[in-house]
Amino acid sequence: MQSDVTDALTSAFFEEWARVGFAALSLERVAKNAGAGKAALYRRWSSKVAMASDLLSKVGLTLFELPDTGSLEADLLAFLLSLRRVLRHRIIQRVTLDLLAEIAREPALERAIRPFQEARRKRVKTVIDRAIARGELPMTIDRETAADFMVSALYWRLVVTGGRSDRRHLKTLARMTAAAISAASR
Amino acid sequence: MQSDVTDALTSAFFEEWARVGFAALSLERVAKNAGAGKAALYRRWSSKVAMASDLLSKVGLTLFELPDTGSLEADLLAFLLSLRRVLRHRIIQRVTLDLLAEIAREPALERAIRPFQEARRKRVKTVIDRAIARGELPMTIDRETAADFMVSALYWRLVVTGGRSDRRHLKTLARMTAAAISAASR
DNA sequence: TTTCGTCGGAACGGTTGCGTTCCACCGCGA
DNA sequence: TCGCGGTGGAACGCAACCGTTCCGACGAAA
Repeated sequence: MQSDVTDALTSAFFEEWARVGFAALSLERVAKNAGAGKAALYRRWSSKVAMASDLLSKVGLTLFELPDTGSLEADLLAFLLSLRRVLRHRIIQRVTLDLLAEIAREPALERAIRPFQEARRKRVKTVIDRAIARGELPMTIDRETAADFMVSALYWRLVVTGGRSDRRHLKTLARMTAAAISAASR
Repeated sequence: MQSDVTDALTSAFFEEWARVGFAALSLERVAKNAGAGKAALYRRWSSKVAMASDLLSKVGLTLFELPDTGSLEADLLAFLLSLRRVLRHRIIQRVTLDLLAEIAREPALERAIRPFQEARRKRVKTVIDRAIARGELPMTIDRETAADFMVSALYWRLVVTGGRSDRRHLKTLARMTAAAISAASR
């Protein structure tokens, strides 16, 4: 099969997803907007959910490694910069919002994004473990809740409220998150 | 018009919304599940968006006043308890997720929930202002980002990840959030 | 040059929900 | 007792999209 057709269908799919939402997404329009026929689409994927699952699991969000900066706060800033790079994209914002709502009804989608969740979890865990190894954090820390803080504030600002995040905001965020995590021990 | 029919249609609407999502929501099914005819529904509302807007703006989320407890952390705990009461409901979780995605496409919905956003913002602002008045926080604090922290972690845990939040978690959250906010000044 | 697979495009029957209209029924106030 | 308005329910024509099938065109490999 011709890969340029596959690519056109792929990007049309996400454009359309961001525009009208997953439930209202029509494969007929996707094919049309890609300048392709429906046959070409159905030859590759059997249904909307199958197409979404396949594409989601293939999207190569190349995450750079986060080098050890020597302090929790600087590590957090690097992590937040990396997270912001992803969450700033308009299409990713829309698709993420839609995806979260859809996952509750379509378990196949959750399976498809599991690799991403695990990659994120691993990066989060790395930052915390480094801080513990440095002695900045006690081993008794509530890692789960600390992990929540590392993501939630930026997600809230960029995706939920649709707000902005400049470098100063990110620095404040890193400082506040470090303070919060330091208070997570019992 | 008979109010019991209106009530039946209202609760069927939200049930259906939580079950299939806003885009896939069919007014035909809503009427059927309410044990009503389509005519009764269309006599009250002219469309799906109109119905959602009207119902959302009428839902009486009676928020209790938050008494001054004497400290930022205790105020935060009271706020989080109040927020958890709302975010724990299954239907509210689903509808909220769906609503956030839909707002990007349907401005009328944003207008409908604006009163809630403002009520929440006011409560958040009150807690911070009290802490400033007490001298717990400097006046130079980044209120916007502090407000983000008050909501985002619990929202992330309960709504996004579908996790739980017991009393101990809430106490940890209050402690961490207080620490974060205290670090929000520049 | 022939062959073979994919291409874009059009059409198929079937399903679903839209918004509207009509119907017989029922309960309440005059 | 009558009349009227709201009721549940069925049906209407219309539009969109589903998943499938068929077509002639095109291009690369043999």
